[in-house]
Amino acid sequence: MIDPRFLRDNPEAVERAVRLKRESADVERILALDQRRRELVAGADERKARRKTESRRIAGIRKAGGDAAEAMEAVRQLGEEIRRLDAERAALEAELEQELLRLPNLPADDVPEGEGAADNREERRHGEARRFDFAPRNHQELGEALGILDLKAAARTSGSGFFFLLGAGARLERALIDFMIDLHVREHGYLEVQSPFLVRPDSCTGTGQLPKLADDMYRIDRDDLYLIPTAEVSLTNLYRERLLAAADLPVKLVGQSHCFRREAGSHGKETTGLQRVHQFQKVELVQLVRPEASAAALESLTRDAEAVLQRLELHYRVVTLCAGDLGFASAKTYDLEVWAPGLGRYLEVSSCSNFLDFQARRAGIRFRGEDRAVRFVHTLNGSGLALPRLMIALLETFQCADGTIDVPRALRPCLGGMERIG
RNA sequence: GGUGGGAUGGCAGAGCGGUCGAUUGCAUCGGACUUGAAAUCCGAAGGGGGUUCGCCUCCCUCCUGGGUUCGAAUCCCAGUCCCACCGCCA
Repeated sequence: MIDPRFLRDNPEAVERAVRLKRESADVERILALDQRRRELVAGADERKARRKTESRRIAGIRKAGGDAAEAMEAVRQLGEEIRRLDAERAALEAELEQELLRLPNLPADDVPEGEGAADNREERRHGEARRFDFAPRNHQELGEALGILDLKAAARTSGSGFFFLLGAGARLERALIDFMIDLHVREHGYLEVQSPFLVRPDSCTGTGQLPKLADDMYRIDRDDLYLIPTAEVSLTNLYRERLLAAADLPVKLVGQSHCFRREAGSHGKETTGLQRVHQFQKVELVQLVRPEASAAALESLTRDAEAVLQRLELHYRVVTLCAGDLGFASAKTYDLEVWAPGLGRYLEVSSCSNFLDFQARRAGIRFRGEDRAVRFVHTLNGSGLALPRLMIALLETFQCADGTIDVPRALRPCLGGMERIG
């Protein structure tokens, strides 16, 4: 959420952000609502002050045995006025809140302007795309031939966009999760967390999925819960409505979860195999930091995610998302895109974002500094990494001419020493 | 699903119609003492809003929302959540 006071002082900056992010919001109207709200508050406050002093005076009169009937009647009427003003204010505030929740975060200054993926800025590349002396197959062909992936059975069981992993396929995914969590815990200093997959609507509002992305999430209507689209939701909300001590920061969490996405409106495109599915596992990194530390934290969190790809000897690139491609809640995002030679394209395996105080304000995550002042923390998160697309890159990159798969060295210990699949 | 108990400042925990925004303890911060620290002593300090150059003042806030009352942390109603026990169950 945008600080209402910032909005009041910098409406043009917010309007620009809305435009750059291709959102729609009526800033004028929000300002008018806010103005009216403050008028109502002032009116009610003045009457409440009078009621208080009058009530005390009445207490004095009665204690002295006097007749306070007239004053009591006056205060009663004051009470009616207050009730009316407060009711109007409450309705207005609810409306204002809804509007504020629909305002996107402002893109950071160093985020390029632009419409979509084509305008993203490539920051760096790591490694090189592997060259083949045979025609590389895609992961679906490889996986089905090896009997470790079954999409048809999943379609019968659950519908399109689901998959079965079998044997070494399932084992590989489990090993990768272990590998990644261990790396982040032992070498990057994260605390391992296992978090809920079902969350309340408020938690989704906290991280910014609601209200805008309601259609992209699965909802359990009967219990008013949402299936998380990412562990970001539950991990970040671990500290919702809490006041932390300065010494508690930074908080660095790593958690594995299943992620559930309806993928409404993304039918048809780039859906071969495991590229875009309704349910998948992901290892997620979340950090809560002091405001002044968030820019550096985004860099280090991104490096933490990159370390996974480097150890697995995969070719990837890092891009900075342009404003038009940036998520609703994010101020700045780096995408990690891994090379999938069978598909012949880069796949987004991680999105590392700095939300500044946008999520913290919505979720009520604050800290008390050494100066005793209370401020909102800054939140960040990034995939570290998403499993299906990581598996795609591994299978396609390390395939052999005979359709078997070499296991990268770093992963072998997690697979009981297995060197080859197939 | 059933029954009972509870929700108060960072935490613990009093208060149960009238200077209560709230006693107290722990934690925190400042000071004294000390070579330094601990201990001890003294002092400060909840959060939000409005207004203001800023402060003071002001308003709200004792789970949430209604109600009773001149006046509610305190009384009434509804809801939410938490805990315990029972039942069911991975």
